[in-house]
Amino acid sequence: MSMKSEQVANALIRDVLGGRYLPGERLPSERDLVARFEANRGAVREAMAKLAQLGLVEVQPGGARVREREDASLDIIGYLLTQTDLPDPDLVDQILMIFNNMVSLAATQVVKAASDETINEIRTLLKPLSQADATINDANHGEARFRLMQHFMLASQNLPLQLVARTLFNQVAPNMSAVADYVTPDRERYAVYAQQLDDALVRRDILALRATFDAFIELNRESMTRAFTLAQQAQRAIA
Amino acid sequence: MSMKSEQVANALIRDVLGGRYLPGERLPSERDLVARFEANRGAVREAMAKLAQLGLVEVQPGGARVREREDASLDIIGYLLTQTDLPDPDLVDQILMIFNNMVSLAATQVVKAASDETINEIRTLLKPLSQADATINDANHGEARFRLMQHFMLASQNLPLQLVARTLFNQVAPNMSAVADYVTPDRERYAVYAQQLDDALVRRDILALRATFDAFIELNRESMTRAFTLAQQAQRAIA
DNA sequence: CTTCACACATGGTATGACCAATTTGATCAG
DNA sequence: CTGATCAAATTGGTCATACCATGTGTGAAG
Repeated sequence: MSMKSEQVANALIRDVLGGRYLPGERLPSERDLVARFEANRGAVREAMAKLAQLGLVEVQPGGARVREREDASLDIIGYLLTQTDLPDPDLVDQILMIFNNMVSLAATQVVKAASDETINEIRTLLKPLSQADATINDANHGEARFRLMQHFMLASQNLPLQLVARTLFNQVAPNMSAVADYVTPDRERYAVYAQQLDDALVRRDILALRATFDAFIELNRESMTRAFTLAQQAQRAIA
Repeated sequence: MSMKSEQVANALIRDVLGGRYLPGERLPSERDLVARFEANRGAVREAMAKLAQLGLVEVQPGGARVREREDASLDIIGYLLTQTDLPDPDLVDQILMIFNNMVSLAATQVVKAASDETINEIRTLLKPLSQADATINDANHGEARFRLMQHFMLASQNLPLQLVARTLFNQVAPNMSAVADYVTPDRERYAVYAQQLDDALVRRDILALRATFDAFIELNRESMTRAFTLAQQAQRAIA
């Protein structure tokens, strides 16, 4: 059971993102919302404060107005993904593209500046991915990839980079459970890239690293697209 | 004059980011904060809610605890920049690196998918930058670069990308006034890249585009590094 | 039709109270 | 002395009510 102010906030966020209140329009007054949600004005005010910080509304003495979608905070993405029962594949694709690019950036900085020790730590994480045979299952393969990316992020020593990546991840991850089951990584191709990545790390070759990462990203996208198709089919089978 | 809850929030954010309250520690109770800030508890609660949404604290019945820096929202960057009288150059550098990379990503998507008309619009914006002679002053040159990047972002049709870029920009921009005066763009080199960019756009050559953008980014970094050095010297001259 | 002043609605703040969950500290058993 | 246990104090979450300053809208005056 969550807090009342949270319930109110979520309902209002849903309304705004769903188009019930359009940009430029005025929201109902706090006192009206008190009546509608059967909550106290303090709770409603805290909810409105949350919407304001999300950049969804602009609240001033006289009334609260809905702002343009582009003025919103990055944190609305999570709510956008929960608007429908299955996350929007295009939106997920766009987010993953950015996320992977962040990891690629981190990797670039690691190759430029990290110590040999750090490089070797990462190479250790790379080993389980460079074996094409199915010594580990899909879940473990995914976890290995996650740990690899996470280590790149930490080793980059770049706080903004970490914040962007983590924010994006936190927005997407909780909403992907319905799709995650259908993700089946292509081990052989991952193994090839893992070996190329290892080679690029040893030689500290930035160009090779980025090229491999780009291919890595494309492979991730393919996996995700396939998983989405399967998830949608499963969804239809139920209905 | 700003709101009371806002003042309280800013003071608390400053305290947390400044290390007055360390991760894991407990914050003073809301009632104590009421006494310290001479505000009512509602205002203090709204301030605490803001800190909670920034990911700086975790508030539960029983008390509020400071969270780890890595758990914070992207929006803390703006506050980190205002902690000192002159923004941290390394932090700004890291942010700009991400920002420029976002624009580069947007440009890639534009080249992949945008209509010829959109491409031509961007080429129009590119023209004033491809002239090495000083027909426009520094401020206008900066504005032209800004409009170019903005157009790439809009044309990318990628909302998450826009949100990340805009968030980063909004965090940095208000804190760069002390440095902005010392930015002197190297028109000649910008002109070369602008022409290469134009060429890559016409041929829709993604690799050339990214290579040029990387050079572009490096040029931006050099400008900023130079500006920071000058700003620091000016600062010392005062003291 | 325009302009202006006034009443009304709205957000910002304040006070005080109660509940439920957590924390704290004293107490007790080993 | 140590650990577990339980009651009391503390704390966050909610509620009701009231007042103020500011913005809004409406109607009267020109």
